[in-house]
Amino acid sequence: MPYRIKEVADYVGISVRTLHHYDRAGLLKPGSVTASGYRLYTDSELEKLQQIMFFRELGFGLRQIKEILDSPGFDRMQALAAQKILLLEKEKRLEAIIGLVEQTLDAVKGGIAMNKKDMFRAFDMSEIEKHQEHYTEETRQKYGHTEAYKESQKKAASYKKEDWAAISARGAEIYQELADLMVLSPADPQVQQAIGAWRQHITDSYYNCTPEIFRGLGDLYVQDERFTASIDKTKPGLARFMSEAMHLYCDSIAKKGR
Amino acid sequence: MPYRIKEVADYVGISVRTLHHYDRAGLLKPGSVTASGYRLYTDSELEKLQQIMFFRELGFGLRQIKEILDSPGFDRMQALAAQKILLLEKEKRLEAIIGLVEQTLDAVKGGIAMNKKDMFRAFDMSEIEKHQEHYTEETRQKYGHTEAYKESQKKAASYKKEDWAAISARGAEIYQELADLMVLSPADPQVQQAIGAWRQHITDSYYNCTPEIFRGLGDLYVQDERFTASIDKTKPGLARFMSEAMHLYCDSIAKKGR
DNA sequence: ATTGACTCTGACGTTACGTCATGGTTTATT
DNA sequence: AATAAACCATGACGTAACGTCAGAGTCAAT
Repeated sequence: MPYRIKEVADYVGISVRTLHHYDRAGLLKPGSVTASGYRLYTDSELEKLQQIMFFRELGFGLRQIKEILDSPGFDRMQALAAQKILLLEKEKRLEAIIGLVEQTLDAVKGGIAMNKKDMFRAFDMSEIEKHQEHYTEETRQKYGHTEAYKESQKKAASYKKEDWAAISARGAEIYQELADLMVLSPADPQVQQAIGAWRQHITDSYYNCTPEIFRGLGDLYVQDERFTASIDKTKPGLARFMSEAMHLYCDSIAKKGR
Repeated sequence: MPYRIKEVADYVGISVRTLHHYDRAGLLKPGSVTASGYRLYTDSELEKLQQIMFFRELGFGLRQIKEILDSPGFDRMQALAAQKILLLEKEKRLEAIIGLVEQTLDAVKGGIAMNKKDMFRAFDMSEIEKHQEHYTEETRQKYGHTEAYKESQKKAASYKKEDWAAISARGAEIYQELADLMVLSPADPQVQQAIGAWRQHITDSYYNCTPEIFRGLGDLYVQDERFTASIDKTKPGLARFMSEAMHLYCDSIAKKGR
């Protein structure tokens, strides 16, 4: 079941040296080591290695990748979603460059000079870098920000790997449900019920989410662009929609309480 | 009209240091230098810089790029065509990786494990590297190989830039014509006529292509994989088709001569 | 018992720049 | 005309992500 280093290297298409390097960098340590010092990798490490490959493909530095993967709230699904967006962004750039080559070919064929302004625009990376920065900053700042999040961090530390998958899957489920309900008013009973499920999910998975905290969280969704961007990935405008719905939800709880 | 180094850097989106680096590496020297040592670049250098950017985008090393650009028979049109092919190859790879991300996302969502064989296949670069190697090797070996080619090299040195464009355009034209005729037999009069045009083109543009040399060239097309690959870029199988047609062509000339 | 394929840990090399440091040059402004 | 602000030049060292030995131990099979 455990693979030796060359098996992994051949399998993945990288060098043994690279795995040594990742080990020393703390990016990917072998699952175990034999008495004689041989590194042994398991499927779990292969999975992590795949994540690393995705990030590397996107031009992330090993340092950054380590930081992201080591982040306590690292969510594989969310990472994959972000990676997909970034890869599509990269494809867009590539296509622009291909278009530029074709344009240049035509210009050379026709013996005419190209418009200097267009000659290099396609090489621009700022769009991709923006997305990269966004994602890194998001995972970096996601935790240790508010009181509630500190609490969540502690609770989160106790979860096993399998739990995380279930939790984030449930989260994505609710996001999607709410995204589908965006055609309705935030006050609509269906929406309010989904919001209730959202609060329950937070309480179950992270921390006791009181109405006060929940209201503050709603504010955060529109005030902190990191949250806005993250939530709007499911569907643009979802963050604002949820924020309003959460406020109405808290209002109605307050009313009932009196 | 001439640009100073920072103007170029800002325009292209690279650093001044990079231009310094390219200068020292002999990859891109400024068109002129002021008395005080300031580098001055003109549109011609911008054009070359664009070529460099294309190659760099494709993962070519600076050494390799220099070798290609300095090659006596460097043909911008051909280079652009090759670059386009390589970029499309790169896009194919990217799309495979995007597909992999989606597949992985589904697997994580469904809570199932992925097929290990598929987990890394998309990262494979060998296809791209093959193309890269091919192109470099092609430009490297294209000249100075056979007697005829040595002759061609001399003749070619006298051409002006504009001539080159016309020559390779005419070459591409004949290739395309022959590719379209591949449904016919190599012995078909139409094919034989196109082959005659091809020999004429070589004689006009490069060297006096005797039937003997022409026959040898036909052999080269299938024996030397660099030629095969180069020709088959227009259409797979074209090299073999041309080789056969060229032999028949030379046979019929020999018969006539008697 | 030995061969061949693998593994380990250094340690230096490489590519394509980044990042100062130091000092001269141009251009704009006063 | 002086002076600041922006620009340029040449070293020279730093860095990221490995590549490439070297020297020595390990393992599986013959």
